[in-house]
Order: sequence, then structure tokens, then C-alpha cells
Amino acid sequence: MSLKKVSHLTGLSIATISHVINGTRTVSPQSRKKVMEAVQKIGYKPNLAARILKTKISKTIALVIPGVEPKRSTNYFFMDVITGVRNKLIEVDYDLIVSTYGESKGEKDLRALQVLKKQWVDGILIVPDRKDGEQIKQINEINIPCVIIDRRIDGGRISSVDSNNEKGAYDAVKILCDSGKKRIGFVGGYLHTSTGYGRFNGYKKAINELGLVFDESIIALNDCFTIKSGISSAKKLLENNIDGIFVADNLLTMGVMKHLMYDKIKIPDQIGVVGYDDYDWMELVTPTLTTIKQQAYEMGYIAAEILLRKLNGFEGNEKIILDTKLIIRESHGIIRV
Amino acid sequence: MSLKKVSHLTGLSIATISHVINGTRTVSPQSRKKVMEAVQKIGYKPNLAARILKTKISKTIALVIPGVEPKRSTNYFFMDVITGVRNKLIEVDYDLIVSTYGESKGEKDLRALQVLKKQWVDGILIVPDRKDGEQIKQINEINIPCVIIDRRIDGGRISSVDSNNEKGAYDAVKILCDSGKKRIGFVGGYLHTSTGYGRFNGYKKAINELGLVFDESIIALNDCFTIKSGISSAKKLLENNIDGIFVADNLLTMGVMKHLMYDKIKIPDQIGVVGYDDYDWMELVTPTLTTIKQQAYEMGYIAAEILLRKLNGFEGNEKIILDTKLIIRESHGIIRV
DNA sequence: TTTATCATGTTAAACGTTTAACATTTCTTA
DNA sequence: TAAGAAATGTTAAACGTTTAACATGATAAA
Repeated sequence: MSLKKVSHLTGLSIATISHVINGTRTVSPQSRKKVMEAVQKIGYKPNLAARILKTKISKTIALVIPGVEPKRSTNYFFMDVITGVRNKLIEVDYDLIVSTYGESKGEKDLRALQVLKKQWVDGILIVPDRKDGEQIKQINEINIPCVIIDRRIDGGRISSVDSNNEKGAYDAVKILCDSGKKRIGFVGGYLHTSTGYGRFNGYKKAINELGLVFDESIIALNDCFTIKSGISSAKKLLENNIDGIFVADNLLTMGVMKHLMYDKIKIPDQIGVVGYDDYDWMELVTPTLTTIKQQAYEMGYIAAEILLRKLNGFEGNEKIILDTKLIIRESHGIIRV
Repeated sequence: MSLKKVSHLTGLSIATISHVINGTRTVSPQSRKKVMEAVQKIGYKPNLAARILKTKISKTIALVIPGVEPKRSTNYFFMDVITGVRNKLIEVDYDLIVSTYGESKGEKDLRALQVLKKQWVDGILIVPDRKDGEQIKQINEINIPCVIIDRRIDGGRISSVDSNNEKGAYDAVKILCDSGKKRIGFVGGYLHTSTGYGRFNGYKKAINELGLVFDESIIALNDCFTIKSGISSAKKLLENNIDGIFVADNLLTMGVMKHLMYDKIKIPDQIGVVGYDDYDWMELVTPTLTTIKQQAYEMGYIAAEILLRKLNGFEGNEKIILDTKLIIRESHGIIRV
């Protein structure tokens, strides 16, 4: 009973108060002043629930990401995405709801979407779990503007912001090749996501175009991204005579590096290595790690921008593909001109 | 107009529908069935805004953390906290709003709290920025149950969950001492937070109790936690003849390691090192890094539990102090019995 | 058979806003 | 100065729930 209270205090009608607060009509200076003072005095804050009930606008958007398991590397990637989203939303005074789902568990009920079904976020940013887009279908049903982050959906006609995974992978293989590597292995996986798939594709494309050998025995596809699987992947490739490795994930890279170091292999002379994502630790190891950097923060920021545009009535879809950046350090080898 | 729609479809009153949906009264099996079917058919979802307006219960809690800057190490720490909170809330079907504020900027208006002032979260989990607790004061004003995470507030009578920073630091110094180190330096800072302060205190206490030398010249207090300041801290300490370093932050640790490696210093023989927080990269460097691990995930999970207890009417404050864990690897030295 | 109790259903007020429609006062302008 | 326009204010309905209070019919107890 809050507007009402201000109304009593000022002797003005509820409607007038509302207009002062929202600036939806001109109100005489005197009245405005009275209202302002009363608001100040009793510390009036509009009740969001009531406002939403009436206007259907919550000024809140939801960000749905994988990550119920602690200590997963992708979590950290998404933290930068969150920060980007958040910073954009702050500019326009929107709130952010972060919701997570268990990627590996393939949660049937897509719990995270329950929030959304409660139908009171204005828009959704989502990192979907599979290319098939089951989640997206559900979102479409509730008919809320939506932008996809980081991953693509088959045949989707929905705005999205993601990395150029193909190019990233291509660049990685290319720099290894330019450093004289001929048998370049691939460590990655998760082909059911567009990121995993795209990187693998980029790898294959590079191998083809650069005239290298494509050989299944120097490809390790994992279904979980851990240091452990990085280690066993490295083992497998080593048995098959390689001189370069492109690793499509941060944790896998750690595993690969660990095993190579354990085996006392000289990087990059014997084997060149290029990783994915840019983390601080990569400057710390010897040799420092050449890697493909994704613009996580920008991804979040831009996705939020696009969504806000939609909320303001902009029609049509935008597909933004952010370039990856090749961060050249030492582990790839020495480029021969 | 949704309950109304179901009402039309079934011929039952709105009240009855509501009771079926919420299980707040017994309803005859026939009616119940009719309602269920209609709900299913039109895909009815209760309107949260209306429900909140009526009940004042949003089943939403807010988590407020520092972190508007991308790529800060603490961000990653908080990601695990978020995950912990989230997983607890999922169990009881609560939603999570994540809000961030700029720690370094000391934002005057405490923008993050605006969300809360909109007064529709049931409770707040917050990582406050300073010991003085300006934020907390504001939260108290709006009178929402609150639990503090990770940091302490002076004279606060509010429930909190944090790490035993003192003990963590103590353990770090102790194991260095046990490995024969006599002049152990400290790299840290941020004394205005209880974490920074606590770790420094633990260091001093250990130095005292273990009969080591306390010397200001081997103490480096930084006001920002970056690799760069880690490097310059290491430089400073090296000029003052040390044989051990305890670094109270992840990024600073990276900097220190980097500089020691650059200087070709033998770790741990010449200088023993113990870091803070446990990240994957610490297993990757040579030698692997001994460190003090905090239970970030648990911190979030437990804080959420406490808050939920409060929401269910539990009175009184709980102060949980989670033990840190000494993760023994190689960089501290060799323990002499 | 009468009465009290229980099971089930309905009515209508309330939650705190927004906003269309109307009412009054004050300016403009011919 | 009269009439129309603009400025400022009020009234009341609506948003979609929840829930106390009441109504009805059925069942159990006396």
C-alpha cells in the first residue's frame, strides 16, 4: 500500500503520484515537489510485482548456461560471458537472472527453463546444450525473445552470437603447419555442440587445404573435457607419431601439456602445441602456450545488446560471429617463411 | 487472464482451480482431474507477478558479488560459489538473481543493491566489498534476510559463511617452516577486506609462534591482484634475502612463479612457495604448487542453506567458518621431521 | 430424526500498480 | 472577451493471483 501512502501524505491522487514517478505526464512543479519529498521521506520504492502484473515488463532478462558441476573449465569461460552480459544490462538498468542446467546429465525436464516458464523475464540469453535445440523449441513455445550464445542450433532462425570456431581451429593448424609440422593431431570432442563440431571441422578443413595427412589414429575425441582425458588423448597421439597437436579445449590442453612434460618431450621442437581459450596459466608454463582466444566478454556484451534491440521492437535476426584471436607465444614452434 | 481461462474451460470457480494447483485444500477427484486436463491442454502457467503481489513470496534470492571487470581471478572463484548456491536452490525450486558490483571502483550508489531495493527477492547472499559494511547497512534498511559470504563485516550481527583465512595462512607458513625455511616473505594485500586482512594476520601469527623473523622488507602488500603485481612483489622480496614465500592470491602466485622461473631460481630448494586457492594450472607447473584450497562451492551451498533456514522462520545468526585445506604438492620444499 | 461435522465448492476483497477516460483549470488567440 | 486548446488533476477498471468467509450437500453421531 505504498502509492496510497504517498497519496495520503501529499493529498494528491494515486494517479498523479504514479505519473510523477514514471514521468508519464506533466505534473505541476508544486505537486511534483510534494511527491518527491514524500517519496524521499518514507523511502517509497515501487512494487515490482504489481508493476509487472500491470505492464508485463520486468526489465529482467535470463541467462541460461550449462554448469551445475563445480570446477569445470567451461564455467570459467562463462563467467566472462556473464560479466559481459551484466555490464551491458547495467547500462540500461535491467536485471539479470542466471540459471544453470546440467549439461552432462542431459536433464530431461530442462529445469533451468522453469524459471522462464514462469513467464516473467522479458528475454532470454541461452547457451543451448545440443545442436538439436530441444531447449529452444521450448523457449519458442513460451514466446519470449531469445538470443543464443556461443553455440549454434540446427536450422535455427534465431539471433545468435558465437565464435568463429572453424576459423579458430584453422588458424591453429595453420600456424603449426607454418612451423614445419606435418603430422598434426587433434584433441577435442563434444561433436554434438556446434563449438566442438566447428573446431573439428576447421581442423579437417585446414588439414585438407594445407595438404597435410588426415589420419584417424591421430585424432582423439573425448566426451568429457578433463585433464585426465587430455592425458590419455596425448598418450594415444604419441603412439602414432605426430609432430604437432591442436587441442580444442582448455582443460584438455592442460592434460596434454602435462603428459608431454611427463614424457620429457621437447615442446615445440619435437611436438608443437596450440591450445584453445586464453587463460593466465598459459603464460606461466614452459614454453608459454600459443592459443586461440575467444572473446567471451564481448560475446556476452553483444548478445545482451542484440536482445535489448529485440525488446525494443527491432524485427529480424542477427547472427554475429566473433573472430577468434591467435595468441602467438612459444609452444607452436618457429615459423619458417 | 489465465486462471479465469481454466475456470471457463472446466466450469469450476477460480478459487477451486487455485486450490488444485497449490494443493491448499482438498478438491474432489473429478474436479481435480478436470482442472489437471485443462491446465495441461492450454499449458497454463501461474503468473508469478500476480502471485508475488499477493503472497509477498518470490521464491527468488539474490547473490551479489564483486566482478564487473572481466578476467579477474576472483571472478573464477565466485563462479564456484555461484554454482554451489545454484545447486542448493535448485533443490527447493528457488530462483537465483546474480548481481555484480565494481569492487575497485567503489561505486558510490551501490547499483547492485538497486535490484534488491525493488524489494522482491526473499533473501540476499552477498560478498560485501569493505569491512565497514556500507552495503549491509543498506540491506538492513530494506529489511531482507541476508547472509554474508566469504568476507566478514566489522561488528556484524549477521549470519555469514567464510573461510578460515587465518588458519589457511598459518598452515602455509607452517609447512614452509617445517621444510626448513627461515625467512618467509608474504605477498598479498587488500587489507580492507576480511580475507586479505585475515591472511595477513595468519601470516604474522605463524611468524611469531614459530619463532621466525618478522621483517617488513619481505612483505609486499598490493592493492590490485594481477600477475604484474605478483612479479614486482617477487622482485622486492628477492632483494631482501628470502627462502620462502607465501602468496595469498591466485594471480599474485602466478606472477611470483613467473618471476622466480624467469630468474632461474630453484623451487623449492632455493625458495619454497605456497599459494592460495586451488586451480588446475597448479598441477601443471614445475614444480607443482603447494597451496591453500578454499571450499568455494561449499561456501555457496551452505550460505544458501542458511538463508533458506532463515526464510523458513529460523531465528538467530549462524557463523560458519569453513576450513581451508592444505594441498601438498612440491613447491613448498621437503618436510624435515 | 435431528444435529453436528466434514467435504467440497463459490464469492469477493485484496495485493500495488498503470492508464484510459473524464473533469477542471489555465492559457492562447482570434 | 469568448472559445478552443493545453495543462493538470481525478476516478476507476484492470492485471492474475490468493484466501477468508460463506454456502451447500453429504455423512456421522446422538
